[in-house]
Amino acid sequence: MSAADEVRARAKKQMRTVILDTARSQLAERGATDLSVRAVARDVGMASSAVYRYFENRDALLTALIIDAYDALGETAERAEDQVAPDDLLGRWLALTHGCRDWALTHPHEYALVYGSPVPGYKAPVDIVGPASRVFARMARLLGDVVAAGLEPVELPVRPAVDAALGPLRRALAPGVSVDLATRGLGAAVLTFGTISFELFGQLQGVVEVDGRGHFFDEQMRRAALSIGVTARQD
Amino acid sequence: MSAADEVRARAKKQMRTVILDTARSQLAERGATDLSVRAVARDVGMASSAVYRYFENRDALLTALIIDAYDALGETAERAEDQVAPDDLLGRWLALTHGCRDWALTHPHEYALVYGSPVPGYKAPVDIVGPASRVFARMARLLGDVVAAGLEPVELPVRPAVDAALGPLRRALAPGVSVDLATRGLGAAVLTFGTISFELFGQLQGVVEVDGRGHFFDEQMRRAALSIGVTARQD
DNA sequence: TGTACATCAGTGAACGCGCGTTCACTGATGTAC
DNA sequence: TGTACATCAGTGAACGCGCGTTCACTGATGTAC
Repeated sequence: MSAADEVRARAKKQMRTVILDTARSQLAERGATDLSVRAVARDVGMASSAVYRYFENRDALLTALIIDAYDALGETAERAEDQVAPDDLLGRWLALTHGCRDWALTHPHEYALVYGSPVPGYKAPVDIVGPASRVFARMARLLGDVVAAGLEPVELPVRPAVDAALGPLRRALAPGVSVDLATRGLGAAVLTFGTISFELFGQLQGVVEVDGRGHFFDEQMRRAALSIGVTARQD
Repeated sequence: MSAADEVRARAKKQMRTVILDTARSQLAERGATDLSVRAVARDVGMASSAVYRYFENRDALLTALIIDAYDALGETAERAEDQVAPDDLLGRWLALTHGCRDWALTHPHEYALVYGSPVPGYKAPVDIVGPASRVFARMARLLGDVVAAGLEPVELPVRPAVDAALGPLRRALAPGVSVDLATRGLGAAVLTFGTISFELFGQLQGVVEVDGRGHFFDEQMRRAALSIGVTARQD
């Protein structure tokens, strides 16, 4: 690869970034279904046909945005958790989940892109599995830490059919995490994103006061923590 | 109003129904964003301009579909709960929530229309509040029955900020329902629709085995029941 | 150092499409005298 | 009973729009001899 090729490669990468940034800001303003190659090209200041040098088609652009969104959400949440002392399990759980909510509130359309109804006519490729699971991986680690600290809640019995259904999940968890704790953990994850989606998609209208929704989320997350054995630091 | 006027009025109502049914089946096939007045008119077998005799514009059509969806979901769930003996609180809760899930699985696009990301460019009018709350009203009634039966779980403390935030919710609940129980109840509702959305929107892929998702939902609902004091019948 | 050639980012016109909505109209039916 | 008129559901052409994607091209830059 010649020096010139390297310059070209770098320029290509930068141009891709510019296009993606523009697309992202259009997404933020108009939502996923209104995202169009032509509009993005207009905003970038190039012919719409030129975009096809960088993305094969509209779907490829959407896929890149989805991966970006998962990554941005994951990174925000991870960074928030990393600010907390490792042995403060409750603090970590709250930081992680509030990190998700904060990002969702500041990036509602991007959140809807990944946790809302699937974009019609768009079929997600497999590349998104990695970025998609970043937050879940952190929750899984927390469950492992609960077990390591001997904090598991009293086990509820789980029927064999549920046990079997949770096979894939358990393979992603630390060996010591019981089916019961796995069930509790997934419930906590559902509650986390369910609460965020309820807030963002309008289901809390007339139910929870607008300026108290942060407190409401916090309360639900504290209760979820309780149910998975995540407790405040014992000094 | 003359006899002829009545005939006309009835015909108008029937035509509205035909258009809505056609729109609903297009929604089921293509999703909300792809719903177009022209396509509906084509399927009905009339000029696209004729649709405007029955609906002011595309948004009015969408609004009617949303109200229909809420109503259909509500009615299915209500009917399921009504099959169960009134004093069997757990049976009622499971029937109600499974009713929601069953309807969602058979009407995924309609479910997405009401519980997914908001349709871009569409602003929901106030008319939908009534139908939207049918399932929540049933859950609220169940909470009241829990209190009436003296089954409330041990109360967790709730901070004043959360108490204040839940004002609107509490005004819709029976007077005896505590803030704590209201918090638990709303958590259970979030878990219900959160689990359904996770399943429908692809978040359970690689986490819960496809044919075990009914059991997984059931397990989560039984645990939610436990947390709101809903118990099996005591014979 | 100079020249012919290859590479490739970006252009702009074009294709064919479907959309929401308007509008002047037709033709059937019912009403009033 | 017969005729002029009103009502109104439905038609079809038209407006103006934006879209995704293709394609032959231009013109700058870098490469090989």
